[in-house]
Amino acid sequence: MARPVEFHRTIATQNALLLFWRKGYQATSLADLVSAMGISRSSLYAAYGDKRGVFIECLDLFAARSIGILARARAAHPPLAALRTFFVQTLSEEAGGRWAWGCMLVNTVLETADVDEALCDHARLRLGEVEAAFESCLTDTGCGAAKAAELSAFLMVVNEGLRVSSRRALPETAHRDQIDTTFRLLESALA
Amino acid sequence: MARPVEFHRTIATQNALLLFWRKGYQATSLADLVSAMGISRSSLYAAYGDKRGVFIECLDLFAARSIGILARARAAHPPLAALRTFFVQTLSEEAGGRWAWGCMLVNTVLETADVDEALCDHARLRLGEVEAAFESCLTDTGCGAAKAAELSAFLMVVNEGLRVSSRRALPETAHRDQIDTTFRLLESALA
DNA sequence: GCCTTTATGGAACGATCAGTCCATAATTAA
DNA sequence: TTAATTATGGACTGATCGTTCCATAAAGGC
Repeated sequence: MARPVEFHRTIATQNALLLFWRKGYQATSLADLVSAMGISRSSLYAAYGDKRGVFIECLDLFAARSIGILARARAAHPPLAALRTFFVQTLSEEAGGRWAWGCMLVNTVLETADVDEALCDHARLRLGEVEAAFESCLTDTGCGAAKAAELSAFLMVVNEGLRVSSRRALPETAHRDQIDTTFRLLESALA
Repeated sequence: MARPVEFHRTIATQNALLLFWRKGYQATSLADLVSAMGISRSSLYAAYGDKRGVFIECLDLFAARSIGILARARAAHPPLAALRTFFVQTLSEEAGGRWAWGCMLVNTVLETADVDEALCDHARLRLGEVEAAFESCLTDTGCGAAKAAELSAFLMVVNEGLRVSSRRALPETAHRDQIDTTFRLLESALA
């Protein structure tokens, strides 16, 4: 019927994600973007609408990926160990030094707050879904709904802090120590 | 000898700070900046060098302000209560809704990491000074140097998390609850 | 072969960016 | 008053931004 699309949308989106995650929305130019995605400007606008469209798809992909990592950890470990595994994996075992890029949702909330409320709200929504996954995990420890709600809010604060911390160029041991301290306090709160 | 400067540098810098703090570095245009500062482009370039020069002075002013707030709290309260006062003041009592702008140093670290390393390093340095102020405060509780080091690192993680959280448009009670949970856990770690 | 349809590469567009330049204003020293 | 010096407002500059447009390429149906 007509000429077929010559690129894989999923692969292109993943490549865009790597760039947006590291550089943020504003600092990523369209020239850099199409170069990283391996497609032309025309194809990008035909497939995603505009730069913002690509970015939103990357946000959703990042959120799904994060929740997926926690879900897999949960299938293999008890609730609290699963949470710890999630932090260790995303903060020290992420390939290619990506652990030092922080969390794309956190990065986006800070970059777009008071600048682009619609984009910020989208990132806020996805971050809320991650927090809900934390809460569901804590509920499974049998600590009670009220405590699970309180501690998941606290755990999300620590999560956000750890993502900021991962971009501070601290000594290698710092992040593992921070995770250890966090879970020591968390376990004492659950006991 | 010659025509005198017509603006107060300190006041102009403070006005620039309010804009950079809320919008970040990239999203603040020079047009917005000179308008907020109440000076002309020429005066800005003569007095600060360039946009980055204004920003760096704002970073330094913000850091000094933060450390000053903690120092005043410390003069009026015992160490742990002083830390709590610092969090409560900057996260709920800051005038004009500024508590919802987060921490300019944290905002800057995330915005400029992997984009402008020199600017990022400057923000990282100042953030380290705030962390040192935390540590000095914790040392005063008599908990021992090792524990003060560990807990100040943890407290900085929570601090960073709270600043992110403050930009998430959560219900009003959330931040106070997060502070309460934090200090409950911190007190149990010190006991 | 030809027609229709869609995808692609690249030129071009207007807007906006940070930064520069210059004529003029405002001041002091002589 | 005049000369010297610095501050200021505003026009201007070249670069870069996201986006659009168009000629051409690549496919299937006839």
